[in-house]
Formats: sequence, structure tokens, C-alpha cells
Amino acid sequence: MKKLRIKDIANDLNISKTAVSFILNGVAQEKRISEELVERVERYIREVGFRPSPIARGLRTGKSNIIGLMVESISDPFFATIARLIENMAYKQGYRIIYCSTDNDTEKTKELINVLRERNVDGYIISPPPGVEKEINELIRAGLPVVMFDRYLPKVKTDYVVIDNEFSAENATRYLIHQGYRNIAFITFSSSLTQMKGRMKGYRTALKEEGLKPYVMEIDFTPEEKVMVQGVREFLAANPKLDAVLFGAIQAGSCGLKAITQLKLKVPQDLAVISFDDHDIFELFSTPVTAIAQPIDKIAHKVISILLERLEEGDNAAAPKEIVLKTKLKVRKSSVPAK
Amino acid sequence: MKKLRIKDIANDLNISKTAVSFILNGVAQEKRISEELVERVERYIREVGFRPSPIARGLRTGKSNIIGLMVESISDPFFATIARLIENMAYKQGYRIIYCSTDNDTEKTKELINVLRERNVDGYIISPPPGVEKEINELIRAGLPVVMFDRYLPKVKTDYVVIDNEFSAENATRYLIHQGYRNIAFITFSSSLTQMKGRMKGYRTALKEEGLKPYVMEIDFTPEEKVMVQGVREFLAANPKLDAVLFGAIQAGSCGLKAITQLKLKVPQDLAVISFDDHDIFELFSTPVTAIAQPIDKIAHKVISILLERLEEGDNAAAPKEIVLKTKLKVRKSSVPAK
DNA sequence: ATGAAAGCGCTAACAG
DNA sequence: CTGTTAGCGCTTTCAT
Repeated sequence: MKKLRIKDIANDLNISKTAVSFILNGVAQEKRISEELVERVERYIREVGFRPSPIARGLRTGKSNIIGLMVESISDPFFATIARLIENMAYKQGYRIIYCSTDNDTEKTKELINVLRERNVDGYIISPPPGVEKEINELIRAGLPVVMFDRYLPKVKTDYVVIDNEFSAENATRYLIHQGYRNIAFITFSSSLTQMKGRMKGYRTALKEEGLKPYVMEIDFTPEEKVMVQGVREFLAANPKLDAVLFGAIQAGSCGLKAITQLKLKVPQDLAVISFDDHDIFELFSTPVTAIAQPIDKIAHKVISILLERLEEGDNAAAPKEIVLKTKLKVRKSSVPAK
Repeated sequence: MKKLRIKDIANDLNISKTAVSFILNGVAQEKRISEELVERVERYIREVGFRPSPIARGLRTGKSNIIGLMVESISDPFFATIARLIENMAYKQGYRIIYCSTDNDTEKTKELINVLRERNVDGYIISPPPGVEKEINELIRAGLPVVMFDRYLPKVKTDYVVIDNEFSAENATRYLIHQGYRNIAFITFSSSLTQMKGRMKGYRTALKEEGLKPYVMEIDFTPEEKVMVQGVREFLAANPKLDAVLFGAIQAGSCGLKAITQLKLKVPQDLAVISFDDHDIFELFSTPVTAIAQPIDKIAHKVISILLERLEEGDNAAAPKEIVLKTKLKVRKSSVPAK
């Protein structure tokens, strides 16, 4: 049972390769191939289960039917969930996904873009690290659609899907203030990315309005989680006046909860807690944790549908879509009113 | 700045395509190309940053430098973590990953294997659903290396990396018994796969030794988590005699903890808990949950190194490696002695 | 040591 | 409406 080629089909049916190719590519009508022949070829193809080689096709057309997905780390539950949803929708349209974890590393990301590019990836979904503006702009100039999400690069004019970070953080902080908390920390990963800047800004705005003092801790990311947990623990221990904390991302929240557990702090009596992103751990923590939930389904849906649209229409001329989605503050017990 | 081809390099340097190709493929020595020319070509290539097209190469050689990774769901934290580790090691050896979520669906998996195959994926890492023996055997017959993990197919003779499920479950169950628990349930996803069978068997063995009665619940998987949580809740409510439960997988455990929380059961006073797989949620749950931790790093490492070895050596003749790794029972407060 | 040439499987321009 | 043909960029055999 050797692998069939278009040529074999043509031979078997005593017609030309071209005809088969046209039919395969759905241009039979405009090439004025008879209904009857189309039918005959299609039936035969179905019978023998022929599928044209995507590689040969790719070499010829420069298309691959592959979408490149670049996120900070595929093991992060936020990105993993998004990846899963995107995979599903892309698959239905005949696209496969090659994914890469950038580690938020500029050089690595540049190299990854190269790698994907030489595989003729048709479109890119990127949660970009800083510093890759040039490379992404080159993709766009080459007519390849790029959709950013989670964060964006202000200097790059292309579609993106993000959440309203500033408002979300401001809202959560203000909520803590209204609950009676006064010494509210913001703990997050150090980052120059838009989403973290927005969260920080929202936090500061809410505090300033009330004339409260900010306490900010930036965690240096390391793969050794223990080190980060210890960092948070030391920060909390060094600032006993704190009565509440807002975590700027799920990993920060997860490190923070571990630190809090180690310090045997009672939530919310000793320390109220809110974290960005929602996850099982927040629901199941000893005191369920109030979370700023991102609309993950909606993000994934928007991202992939924008990309598929660009891919189908080839309309890279259309104005970039800049989608900002709302988050939802899921109030749980970790942020009940201070006594 | 047009994209270079081998031909261009050859022209620029006034030599033949062949020479360049040989040098590119590291066979210069055995083709007896002069040191000096090799040096000259390599320098030029470095200077202009030339990289040969993997697609053209793929069409010609039938190799893709891509590894297919098929797991139940990439959003599952266990698989996402493994995927991440595998990605890293594969990348260093010049391999990219295309991933697919099988949903544990036999037909979908067959189709996915087809898709990967026609892309000339060089090797497969599969956490297989039942019923794909034939397809995998065909891959093997075609000389393509396949490494299974998490579970395996007894009828397929190929490498696999799993944990000692039976012993792990037996050990954990016995541990509960020794702590004084007598009515121990096993809650898991319904599955005919080796790993679940092993876990079930271990559980039953430990109970039988002590003449205890088994309480088994098989959760039907649905994407609607709420439905599954409710199922567990009803089961627990219907069996008030239970004093302990062993969850057969992390999702079961996570559903279970939610059910337990909803029922306001105290752990371990009302119900002791142990779960397969370890995760933040178990560490951070109101009563930290004893977990059977899989050696994730080691699994990923074994899987990818076995595959890379097969890929490098082309030694698909070598006997299949059947690796069984040990788990670690991480004892936490959810399983302290019954009063 | 090097070069010419065939061919991987497909698409699409062009000529009938 | 159909057939011929020229590549896409690379590897590799065979002849030089």
C-alpha cells in the first residue's frame, strides 16, 4: 500500500494531474471542469483515502497550514488553557499548532521567530517579551498576520487581545480599601510589559486617591520556586504593618499563598488577599481567595478568530483590532471586611 | 534582502551547490572536501546568516525535525509540565514540537496520527487512548520511533515510561489502613487504560488483605467540571460511612476537594484524603493533602532521551525500553491517624 | 575533490 | 475544459 501521489490518481483515472490538482484546490468551477469529472475524482479520492502531501504543497506555495503559538511558558496554567482552546478551533479549520515557550527571553524569542518563519508558519500568536518589536514588524511587513495577547507592544501596529489591567487592579485595590484595609501591598513579577505596568498603575491610582502608602514588591523570576516563596516571605515578614496584599499574577499569588502558609498568617484576619487570575488553588485555599478572573475562553476565542479571519481573507490591510476585555472580580472570603 | 538559497551561496563563492550541501550536512570530510574550502563556506554562511529551508529538505529527505506530542489534554497541568520539559530538551537537539490533545478519543487520535504522519514527523511521544494499537504499530513498522508515557498499550511493543501505579495505590491505601481508616473509597475517571487499572488493582489488593470492603466510584469525564463535582458530591453523600478516599488522578482529586468543600466535610476528621499526582492545590488546600507524587522531571527526561536516542541512532531494532518509575508518597495532614 | 542532473509531490502559468 | 511544463530548495547518485 504505497503512498499515492496526484500523478497516480491522474493515471488511474486517465486524466491530467492539473485537473486533479484543480479539483483538490476547489477551483474546479472557475477552471470550468465538468461537474461530472469533479464528482468522479472526488469519489475516487474518498475511496482510496488520498490526501495531498502538505510538505510538497508547502514547498510550492509557501503556506504550511501551521500556526505558531509563542507563550511565556506552556506549563503555565493560563497559557496552557488558552493553548488548548486555540488548538481546538484551529484544528477545525485545518490548522496545526507549533508551540514554543519563550521564557520571556528576548533573544530566545527572536530565534524562535526565525525557526517558525523558515517553516513557513502562516500566522503567529504571540505573548511577546519586550524587545522583539523589530522582528514582529518584519513578520507583518512580510504579510504574515500576528495576533498578540496577554500583553502587547505599543510600537507594533497589529491585532491584540488583552484585559483591562489598569481598571482591574484599581478596582480590586479600591475594593480592599472599601473593606477597610489600609496597608495594601502589590506583589508581582518584575516586568516592563504592558500588562504589569497597567496593573501597577491601577494599584497606585487607587491608593493615591485615598492618600495611602504603596508597598510594592517585585519578585525576580527564577525556576526555583522555593527561592521566590522565600522572597515573598521575607517581604511580608519585613512589613508587619501590611493588612492586605494584591498579587499581580497567578504565579505570584501561588508563591504568596505558600509564603503566607509558612508564616502561619491567618487570611484575612492577618492579611487579606486578592490575586490576579483565577484557578483551583484560589477556590480551594484554606480561605478561598478573591480573584480577578480573566475571561480565558473569550480571550482564546477572540485571538484565534481574529487570526483565522486574517488568514482566510488575506486582508492584512484592515486596521488592527485592539481588543480589551473585562475581568471579573470573584469575591471570596479572603477579602471580607477588616474588623 | 531576499532569502538566500544554496544555489546563491554556491554562485557567490564560485563553487558548486553540491559542495555547499555536503558541507552543510557535515559530510565534507568523507566526501574529501578541502579543509580550506569548508572553512571558507562556513564563514560565509555565518556571515550572511544562511539557513537551509527545512521544508525543501523535508520534501527531499522525508525528515522534518519535528516530534509529535500527543497527550490527553495540553491544559492538564501534568501534561503541560511534561510538554514544557520535553520541549526544552528537544529544542536543544534541533527538534520542534507539534502537539495535539487527543481528548482520549480513539477516532480523533487516529486522525491526528495521520495528520502528523503526512507531515513526516520524525518521532512520536504519545499518551495513548485505548484502541489505537493498529495505527501505532503501523508507525513502528514504518520505522518511526514511538515512545508512550503515563500509560501504555500492552499489545504494542515499543518504549514506554510509566510509574508503578499498582504499587503506588496499594502503598497509599495500606497507609490509610495503618492510620486507622476502614472505609476507604477509590474515586477515579472511568478508564480502561493501564494506569487506571493498575491503580485500581493496587487499591483492591490492599483492601483485600485486610478484609475491607471496596467503595469505587468512576467519574464520567465531561468538560463541565461542575457536573463531575456534583457526581462526587452525591457519591460521598450517599456513602456516609466512608472515612477516607483515594483519588485516582489529579482532576479527580481536584473535583473531589471541591465536593468536599461544598459538603463542608472536615479533612481528615470526617474524611481522610490522598490523591494521585501532586500539585499546588494539594499543598495549599485548607488541610494540605497527602499526594502520590509522580517524578515529572524524570518522566519527561526519560521519554525525550529515549526518543532522541532512537532518532539519532536509527536503531529501532533495539529492544523496547520499558521504564517503570517510582512515585513518592508526600504525607501531609489530610491523612493523619484517625482518632 | 567537484559538477550535472534527477527527483521529492505539488501548483499554476500557458498553450492547446 | 485538459495537458505540458517549469519550478519551489534541497539531497544525492553518478560521472568527471
